[in-house]
Amino acid sequence: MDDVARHVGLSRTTVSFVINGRMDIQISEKSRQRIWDAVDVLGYRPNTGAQSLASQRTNLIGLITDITSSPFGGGIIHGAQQAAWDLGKLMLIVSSEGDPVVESSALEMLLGRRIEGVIFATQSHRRIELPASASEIPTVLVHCFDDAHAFPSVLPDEIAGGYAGTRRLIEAGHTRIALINLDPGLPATVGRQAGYQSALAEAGITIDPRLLVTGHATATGGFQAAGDLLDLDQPPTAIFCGTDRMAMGAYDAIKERGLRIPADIAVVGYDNQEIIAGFLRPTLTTVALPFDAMGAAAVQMLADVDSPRSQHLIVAGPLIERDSV
Amino acid sequence: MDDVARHVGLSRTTVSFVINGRMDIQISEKSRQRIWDAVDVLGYRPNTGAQSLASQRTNLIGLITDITSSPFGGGIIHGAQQAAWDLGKLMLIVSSEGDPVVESSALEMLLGRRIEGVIFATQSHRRIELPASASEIPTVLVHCFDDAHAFPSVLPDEIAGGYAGTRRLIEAGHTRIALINLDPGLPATVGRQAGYQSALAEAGITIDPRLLVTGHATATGGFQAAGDLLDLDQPPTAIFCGTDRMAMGAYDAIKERGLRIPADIAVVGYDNQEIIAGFLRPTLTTVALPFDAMGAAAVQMLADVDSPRSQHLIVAGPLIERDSV
DNA sequence: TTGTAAGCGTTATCAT
DNA sequence: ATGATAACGCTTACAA
Repeated sequence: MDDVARHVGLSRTTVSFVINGRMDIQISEKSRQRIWDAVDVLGYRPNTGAQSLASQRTNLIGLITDITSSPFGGGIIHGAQQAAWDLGKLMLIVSSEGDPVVESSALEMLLGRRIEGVIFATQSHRRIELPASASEIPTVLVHCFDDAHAFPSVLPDEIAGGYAGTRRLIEAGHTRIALINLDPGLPATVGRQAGYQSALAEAGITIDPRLLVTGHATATGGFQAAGDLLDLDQPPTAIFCGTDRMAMGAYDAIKERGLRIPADIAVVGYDNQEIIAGFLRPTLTTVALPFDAMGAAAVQMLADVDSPRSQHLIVAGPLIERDSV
Repeated sequence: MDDVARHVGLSRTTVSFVINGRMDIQISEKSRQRIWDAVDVLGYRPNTGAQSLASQRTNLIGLITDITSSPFGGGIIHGAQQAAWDLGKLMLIVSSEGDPVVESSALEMLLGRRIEGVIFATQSHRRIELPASASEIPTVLVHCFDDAHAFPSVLPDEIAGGYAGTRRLIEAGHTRIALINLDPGLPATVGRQAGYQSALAEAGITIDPRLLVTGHATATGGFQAAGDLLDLDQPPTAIFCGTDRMAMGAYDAIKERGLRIPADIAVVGYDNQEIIAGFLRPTLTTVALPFDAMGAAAVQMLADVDSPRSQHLIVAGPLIERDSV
């Protein structure tokens, strides 16, 4: 910066003002131009680290997550990344593998870098143990929550998701709609079932408890659960699966019985794992988890720490319509 | 740091030496201990940015990639992340969406942060246009290459992959082995075919050109290509698919004809997309792309800039054995 | 409209 | 074995 100042015969201060675009300070158009030219000629590139040191603003946001390894919800990284970029901030991403020890030392390292806020994001909707240092800076949880619900969080609207999937099937004329839910007790399980029930209730359809089953979130789980449902004396005409993987298994059970999708039986999945949903035959109608939006929302919340709009944000995922209904 | 020094009644210099664990400087065990205690008591945390400014080492590595949005190869981020962490370095990740303009400004921003090296990584094995500034710092390409092959790169061993998949089928006793390859001209297509042919040649199996077809890298593409193959008067007894998605389609074509996997026909995929390969029924034997290893290797190459072991690294992916052979 | 000078929190070179 | 002191590259009162 000294070189630039010397090159144009002005002070470092003036150069700094011009480079930072401080329009509140009056500087002749001519000086501005000459400075930018010099910057160009000399190939000067401001040292962001030095700027941070002097200005006490690092424009750095930390993201500690267990999702880098998984095909699930890379969207969170993506959404957060984008939002941060738009705000002129950079994300420091550390993959914790879900290990609290790593999470703690990761945060320690990030605090050393003077991040201005941190996001903890998880692959599955679950409880998380936060390192003590988290209380030192603005923290937002994505797809997870702490014991005390003390930290701001961004969560998917499981109820709305359960409702949307069920509603779609009702609209298609189905009345015997089964739900193959995830393992009991999970927030996702509870929420989606509530949505399912409210959609049925709203449509005046009485709930047949035999149509409400649970299974493991795998293709095999879906295969078995769907098989059982189809072998009922009064089988369902539509199946809402807790995950796309389960739907994948359900497809097999259905095809094995010579039934056709969606003519004989409709299927809706959950997760919108494009790789499954988009390539199953027929393609799968499914409820998306709003990963991108959640990541972006988290960054926004950090940016708005001074004027927080809400402490706990619930984001609904859209129903992605394909060919299985 | 001044506070710590004052607290123990020593100079800032001494504190700095102790904190950086400089054993080349003689400092009494007693002083060391007192300093660490003071650090603890005062909750002192060194400012990494200030350290970087003074030491001229940022320990920052940039990663510019188009894969954050995709379920593909999040492994690159993961592997690179891990390797960097082990070296005490942090990754600055920017998602470029594959847009050269974004890539260029991303690099510009990262250079402002004084990264010590940059990695460009892509989702698919392809050519890439590098920003001019890339020549200013150590650069490594992962899963991609520049026109002039001027930059160090880490690439998957497509030939070994083609060989491994084919070899597995030969070992299972197959002699009529079809290859549904990707679109012609891609590096992956060329390499895998070479591997396929060399495995067959090695086993003394003459190559039947009718068994060598190409298709789009989708389930539909695989479905059609597999269908055509199965309708040949002398159909193959094994199919090696260019992607797991294609294998997914091939499964459908096979099942549609009442054939059983692997009893009647064996299938091998490529990519090891766990979400497909692990959950197809039967689970899919497939060649993995070594994303994790490639990401880690790239970081290693940057760390070894002074004593580069090799300019272009080829990493083989393992054959993941499941139940389709 | 521009310049002076005091930080920002470290490291590193010399002395002592 | 420890301490002054000058960088590192920038921002920002305050003066002029």
